[in-house]
Amino acid sequence: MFPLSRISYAFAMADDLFDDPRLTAMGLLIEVHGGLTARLDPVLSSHGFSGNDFDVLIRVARSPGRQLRMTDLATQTGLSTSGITRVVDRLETSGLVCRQACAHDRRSFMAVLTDAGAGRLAALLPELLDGIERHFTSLLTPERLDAFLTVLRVLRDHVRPGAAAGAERVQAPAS
Amino acid sequence: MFPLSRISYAFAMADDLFDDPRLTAMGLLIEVHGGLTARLDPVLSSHGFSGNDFDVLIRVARSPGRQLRMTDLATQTGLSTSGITRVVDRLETSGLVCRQACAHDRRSFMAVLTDAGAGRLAALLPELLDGIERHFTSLLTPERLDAFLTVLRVLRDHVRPGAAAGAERVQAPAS
DNA sequence: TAAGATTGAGGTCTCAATCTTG
DNA sequence: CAAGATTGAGACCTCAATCTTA
Repeated sequence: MFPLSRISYAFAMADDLFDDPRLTAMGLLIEVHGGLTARLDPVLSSHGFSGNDFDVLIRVARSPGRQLRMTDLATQTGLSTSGITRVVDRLETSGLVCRQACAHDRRSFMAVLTDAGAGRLAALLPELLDGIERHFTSLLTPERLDAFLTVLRVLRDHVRPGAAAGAERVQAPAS
Repeated sequence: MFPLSRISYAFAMADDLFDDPRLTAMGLLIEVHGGLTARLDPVLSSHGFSGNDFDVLIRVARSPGRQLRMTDLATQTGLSTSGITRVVDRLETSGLVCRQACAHDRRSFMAVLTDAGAGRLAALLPELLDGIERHFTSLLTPERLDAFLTVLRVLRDHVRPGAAAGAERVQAPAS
């Protein structure tokens, strides 16, 4: 009932709350993501790219015909459509992608990878893959890495069910 | 030797490069992080916080004396010292932390959690913990979760060796 | 009316420069 | 001179509004 003891009591309760294992788990995931991207960002920026630049380029590069709708790009990357407009603006100014009107829907535009874009990606990738290997995959046994990736897929399928936006449309044109 | 066949050949080579399993692994980690934070952000913002706001508050709350140096806050969160200055500016304006001159080093300032800050954190946490559980920890068996967290710790210790900046100073004052 | 894309306004972060203290 | 913190300038992203097309 004394003020100090009430404060101590409140602090003890809060400590339990602030140290909850779920919070620790989430914090670990965030720290690993942040630490890993911090290691890889210098590789990207030494080639003149930001993380979002690379994300957009690699997703376009892996899409059928090396092209992807602006909207699908937004869904896949998690950026807003406005953000995608500006990223593609910069990449187009740099000559790494170009916009191409969509034949079937005149509202849509495709971001198309140029030869220059493919070249810049190819020039960057060996160094980036080496970085991923040194700071991530090589630190685990093949079995542990496999189990880790399996869990990541479970989580991704839950939190991002539409991760493949723009791909299934090509696989199954339906109409 | 015909132009078209050279193009196809170059594309086939690039496909292998663009689909490298290391890239897929890193992409999975990024997608899970992005998807999970996208699920939790609405919880934070409904309480008036950004991800960085919460990160700063929870780190201060878990530190001895509920206070942490600006520089250590920057190291722990991965933000620049400039960024920390501005986050703490906003939190101080909102009355959730306050700056306190450091007794032993007049260059330093401590960010101290206020009672109001602790209260706002405590009010937010149940909902946040529930979100983490629903979108992350409850999706895995205890064994799988354990193995997953073990791997995350391995990766964190590699990419962020100084993750506990500001804590060991208190643990071992040395001088 | 809804969907796709873009634009303007506003917020947050980083980099470089600056000031103070060790 | 180095470390800690802050400030101004610039880059990037989001939200809301707008325009065009389905």
